[in-house]
Amino acid sequence: MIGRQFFDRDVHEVAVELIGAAFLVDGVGGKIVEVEAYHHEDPAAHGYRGRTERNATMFGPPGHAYVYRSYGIHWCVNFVCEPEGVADAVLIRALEPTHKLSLMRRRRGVEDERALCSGPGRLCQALAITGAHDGLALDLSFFQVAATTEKPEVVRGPRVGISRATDLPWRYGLAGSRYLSRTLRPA
DNA sequence: CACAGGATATACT
DNA sequence: GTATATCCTGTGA
Repeated sequence: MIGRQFFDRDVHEVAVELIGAAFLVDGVGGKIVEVEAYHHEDPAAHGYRGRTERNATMFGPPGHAYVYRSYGIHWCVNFVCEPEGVADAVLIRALEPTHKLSLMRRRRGVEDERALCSGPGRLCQALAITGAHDGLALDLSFFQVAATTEKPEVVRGPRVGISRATDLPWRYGLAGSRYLSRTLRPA
């Protein structure tokens, strides 16, 4: 179990170390295989133009979950990082399912293991993450984030689904994983 | 395999 | 009104 101090660092450092870490909500989840870093000076980041009602959590203390609605349909979850007050966060994009697969299949309505958590909206549905979790601390017993002992090989490339700052290679993935939301080509 | 289109909350023009 | 840190389904190459 990693504590709050894990997130008291630069978003890119945290992003790399999250690859291979376990992420469970109420005992359901898996191994993190894909994330994206969002920095406050980055035009594609929600916090870039200042605080709003929706992104207020990003401006709060590190080690908390920022959950927002995407395209009016899906939920997406971020981990807020240091420094506090500037809105730096890591978007969790994909997991390799390891815990309670049957429950995730029921929630997602699909059988294919690779479709359970391969995408930010998908993994929130599989782990039952909603706006109710926005602002919650990641060291509560409800959320479980545990770092790996091994040192996984991390690939870095351009981010997905944005039109601004597309040249920044701030998407991080576990090399060779079958559970990425889409193939990750090194930038 | 590669698209196009729909669902629809929130923020910006 | 238009765009978006998405996903699913349908069509066609």
